Amino acid sequence: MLWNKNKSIKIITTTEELKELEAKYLAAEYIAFDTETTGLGRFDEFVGIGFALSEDEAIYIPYKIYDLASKSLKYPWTLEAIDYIDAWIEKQLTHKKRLICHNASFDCKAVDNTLCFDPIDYIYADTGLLHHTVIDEEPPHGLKNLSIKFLDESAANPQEDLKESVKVMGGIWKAADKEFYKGAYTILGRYCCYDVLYTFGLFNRFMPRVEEEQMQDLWENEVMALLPVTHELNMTGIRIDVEYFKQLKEEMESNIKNMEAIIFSEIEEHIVDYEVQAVLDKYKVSSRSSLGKYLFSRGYKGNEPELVNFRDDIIQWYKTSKNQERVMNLDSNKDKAFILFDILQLPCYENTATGGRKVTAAILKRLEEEYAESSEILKILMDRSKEKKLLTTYVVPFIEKNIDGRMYPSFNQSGTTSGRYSSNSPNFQNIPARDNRIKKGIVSDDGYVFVNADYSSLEPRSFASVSSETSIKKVYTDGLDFYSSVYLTVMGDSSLSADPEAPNYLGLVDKQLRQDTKAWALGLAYGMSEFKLAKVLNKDIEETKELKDKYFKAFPNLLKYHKTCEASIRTKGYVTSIAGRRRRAKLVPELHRRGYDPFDRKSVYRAYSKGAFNNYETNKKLMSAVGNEINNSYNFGIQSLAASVVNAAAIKVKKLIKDNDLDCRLVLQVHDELTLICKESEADKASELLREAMENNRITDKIDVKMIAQPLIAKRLSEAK
DNA sequence: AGAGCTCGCGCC
DNA sequence: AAAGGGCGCGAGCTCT
Repeated sequence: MLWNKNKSIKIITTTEELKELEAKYLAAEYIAFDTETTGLGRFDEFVGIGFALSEDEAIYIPYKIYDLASKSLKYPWTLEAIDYIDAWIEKQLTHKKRLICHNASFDCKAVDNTLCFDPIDYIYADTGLLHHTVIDEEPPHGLKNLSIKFLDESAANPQEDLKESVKVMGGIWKAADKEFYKGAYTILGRYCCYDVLYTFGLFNRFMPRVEEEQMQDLWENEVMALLPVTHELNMTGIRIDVEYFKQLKEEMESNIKNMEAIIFSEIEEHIVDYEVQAVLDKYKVSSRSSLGKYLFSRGYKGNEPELVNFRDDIIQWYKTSKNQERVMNLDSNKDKAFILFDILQLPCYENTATGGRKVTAAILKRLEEEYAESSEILKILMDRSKEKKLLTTYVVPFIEKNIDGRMYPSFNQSGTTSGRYSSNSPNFQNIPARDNRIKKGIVSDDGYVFVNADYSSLEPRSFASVSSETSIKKVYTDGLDFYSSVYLTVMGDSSLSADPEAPNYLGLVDKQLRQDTKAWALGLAYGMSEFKLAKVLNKDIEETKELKDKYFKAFPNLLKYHKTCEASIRTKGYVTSIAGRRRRAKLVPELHRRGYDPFDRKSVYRAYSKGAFNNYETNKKLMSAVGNEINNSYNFGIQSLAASVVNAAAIKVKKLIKDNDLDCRLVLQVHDELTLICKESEADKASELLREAMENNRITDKIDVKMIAQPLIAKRLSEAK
């Protein structure tokens, strides 16, 4: 409990106490704050708020208190007191750009929901983003984890106390659902005070690193500049056509039902024994269970092995049982494997890591091609899975979780190692692109339209820049096709052209060859092995080895880039993108420090066999982890650069919208795509600004390959691409 | 029941 | 012997 010494925490009970502290808090160069809320949702309010002046001194203002008798939240204040407190909080949170917060978007949202002002522009530093940027890009970035790691081994204790209190008050405390606000206000307040103290503590540890590591530009101009964008994405939400989705739900359920009927009619006669066994697994055969009672009435003596004689009785019971449902579960890979390999007698080519018989779309596809007599059922199995996944991931949650016809996906700025956003609840970044049914139901508000633009070939263009290969950059100055050009350059083939307009264009002359090139044009740059390549191209390993050699001979600067990445993780322990973002490696630098060569398999094996890395169960796992780090280092400079391009575009477009006083907000980001919603009459202007921001910004200025984006205007997301 | 895992698959 | 990268999520499954 060392860290806890000399900490001053105070639960405010009178406005006089606040009055006394006002000047002191206003005078502070930085203050940390944290809210305790009724939940994690878009419209949840805070029940209390904590402030810290330093990592030693904090206060908590209980704003509302959970009353056990009435099971509701109540103000412990007079109306005058509430006015005073509201004003006090607003003064502190909008005084200067000096606020420190852990996951600021969340707390600013709670403040806005409760007090109708949003302090996001006053955030000086977000300690979660600080950790992600200057300490370690790998999660967890949560306050509790970081506090334990960097400040106080007992940082989990205040939460343990709170947990007890919440339970005593009859509140829920589960992994994904914790009713913090039901805890006694003194305990909740103490917990909150510790959180703000920890936040300040992390700030004190992390902030100096920005300068020490010379990451000011990335920190100020990308990470913190992006925070208001993140917040706007999280606050705005997006309208959905609920009636459309209700109809789609009916349609999909009917589709699924029909597909299942066909599948079961094909296999019905073969699954009886399987289902009997499943019934026995699922329902107990005891003298008191209904299955047991039935079987005993049919003469069963209670000896397990003789159950086999009661096969028909079990079927009979099951057919008349109230619980009757299909035991064969088409969502289960185990059951799917049973259908494919036991009933249909198809060959099993591959196993899962845990020894199960692997069933994937690719395997189904291969079997479909090779076994015509089973092709119908295989196709239906695939289609059913897709339909079910879409139904349960989007359609049902859209219907059940929309708030007044809107969804509020959450965007996480520290969700990836590369600086991309991640999205969840639900994930708006993996809505099907080809099957347009989901996007069709995502609509703009009345009088507003979507303005949507994605980059043309963002990642290949980033790759072209990072590779320093003139032949690849040429693709984007001469309007060539990327894959055709890579193929022809690697093969040294000058008889064909990469120009889509030319009569001897590769994509025209040999479409398949161009298609195959997609498998390796970027893959090899990201460290793909000959082995994997042989597998995807269905070629022998010698042939793919030759291809790989040719590839790096044709692109010597790319090879140099790989060598630079390797040297960087070996000696510095990280790679850096053009935008200044870092990805740290752990194993490679450690091997190097201990005198092993991380790029020599034998040397890594020696390290393993000497017991230096016995936290890895096998040498294979160690090798795989080292290989992963190396490949990550190749990929990072490209993917992360692309991420920074989009981040810079989002920052710039938000500024342009403000400067031009448009009624327009950012609603979605999907890695190479930005979506605005704007007043219909201003859509042309917004398009112009979006294009400008995407094509010319802080990061594109640093790249010698032109970036292209073409905005589209539409009322439904499906029409905006 | 709940937590945490694997698997498979959607997007970039 | 065998490693392209970055995600989130639903469902099954296993352990508790």
